[in-house]
Amino acid sequence: MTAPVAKTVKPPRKTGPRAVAKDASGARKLVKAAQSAGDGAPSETPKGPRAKAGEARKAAILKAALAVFARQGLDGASVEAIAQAAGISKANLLYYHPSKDALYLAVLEQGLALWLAPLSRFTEADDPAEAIAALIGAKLVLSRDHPEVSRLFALEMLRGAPLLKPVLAGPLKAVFDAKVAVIQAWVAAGKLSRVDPPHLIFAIWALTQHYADFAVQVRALSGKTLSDKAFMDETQAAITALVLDGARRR
Amino acid sequence: MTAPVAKTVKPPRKTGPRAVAKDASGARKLVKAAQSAGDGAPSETPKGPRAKAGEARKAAILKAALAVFARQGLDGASVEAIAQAAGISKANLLYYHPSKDALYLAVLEQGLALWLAPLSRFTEADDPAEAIAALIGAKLVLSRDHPEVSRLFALEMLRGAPLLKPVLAGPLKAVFDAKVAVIQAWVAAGKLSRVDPPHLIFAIWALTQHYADFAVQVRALSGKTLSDKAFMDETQAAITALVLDGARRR
DNA sequence: TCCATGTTTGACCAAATGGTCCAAGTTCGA
DNA sequence: TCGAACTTGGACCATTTGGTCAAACATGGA
Repeated sequence: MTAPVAKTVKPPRKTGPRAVAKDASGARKLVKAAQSAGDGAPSETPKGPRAKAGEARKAAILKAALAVFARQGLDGASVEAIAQAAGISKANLLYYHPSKDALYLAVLEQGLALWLAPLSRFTEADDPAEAIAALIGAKLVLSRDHPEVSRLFALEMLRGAPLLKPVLAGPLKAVFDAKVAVIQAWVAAGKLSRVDPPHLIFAIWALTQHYADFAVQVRALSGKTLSDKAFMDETQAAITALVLDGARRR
Repeated sequence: MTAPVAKTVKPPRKTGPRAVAKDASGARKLVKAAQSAGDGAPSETPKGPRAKAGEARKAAILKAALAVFARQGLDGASVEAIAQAAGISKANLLYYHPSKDALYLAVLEQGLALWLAPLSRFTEADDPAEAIAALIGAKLVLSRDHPEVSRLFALEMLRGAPLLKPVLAGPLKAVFDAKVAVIQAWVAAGKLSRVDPPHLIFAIWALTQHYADFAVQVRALSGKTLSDKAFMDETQAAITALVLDGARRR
């Protein structure tokens, strides 16, 4: 078990700014974060230099934490290791993020918008082939530029998504259903072959995320990484071609 | 760190049968296992009832370990938890498998053959469409019947494949290259469209494994699981159709 | 039947780890 | 300039956990 249960009622002595409640169901936080994922305005409160610096440090910690969590997993990562990666002491890290779990939640929350965004970008009015190609492109860019985010979510899925399940069942399902409808409409309008919409979406996710999540394997077998411009282009072309036209000779 | 380094030289007092050496590079073991993956004969030594029972118990432990490791990861799983899942005491588990790492290695080793098998099943002589469909089918069956194996390997990839890298670079790459050549030949012979062979293989892996690794998400969004016969068939059809013919209308 | 060999477990140990505390700096703003 | 509030980290604590050990318990074969 990660979080030891306090025998005695611990006095809420927390001093840190914005001590995140390690509420049993941080899941709720994630759902809210997902819902407001599109909103551009992050926060309106005017900040003094103190608060701003604090915010920056908090972000730096989050960045370090993402890197470590994405590689080692929640259990494999030690707070000490994350602190070290962030260049501060463990105690100091715990000053900004009240607990390892809270930190993990914050990291997840931070990646959520990025992770959910690409799907919400096409509508019935778009040209199917273009829209699909664009979705593939967007997800692939994400796999190249933020592979840790992809890995973190993959890790979370493999765990059974204890924290994410509500997000999946709520906000994500909403977008998903909407896009399924869009694809369905395309098919009905004869603009697309008789594909199965849900599976098409799964396919695009699987194909693109694979290059982040299984990067080691891709690298071991092909010798390349998405960071190689040529390989990136080649991959995007290959996936797009496959999804749009398949492998069978016409 | 998972394995505390013994300060004093610990006398090799191990009594358990077949104490697996927790050699720094258990990776070598995996490579050997992978190479002999095809061999049917498991072992020829005639066994007394004692040894046979031991073997059975060892296998039971492996099964329990697979289940736990695949969900919790190497670090998240406690030996105690695995022992409990296997219905024995921790000390007893450690009698059969000398250390957590050795157990993990054994689990990985056990899953390896299953994991590597499907790819090695097609040759240039086969009909491309049929061979590809068969590969998809085989991998999907694996995702349905042994999702834990898929998850375990996914977990390993996400960690950066510390143990598997040699397998990837060795035996797997060998098969991979061979199959790339086969696909290349098909393309050259005009039996297949101008696909990129490596990416086609990656695609098939990604598409099929997705349903095991991201099962929670698939379930949350579609409400179905591969265990549902109808969904299984539908999925297989969808993936096969996509890979062979794509989504674009002809 | 008897015991050598294999099996099982509770007790125990040391290291690692999440988290707390407090004393010693910093720094902003009045 | 001065102090109240914010930061920082070393020391410390309790729990978890991988692993050991010795003593009790089976059991198959002579």
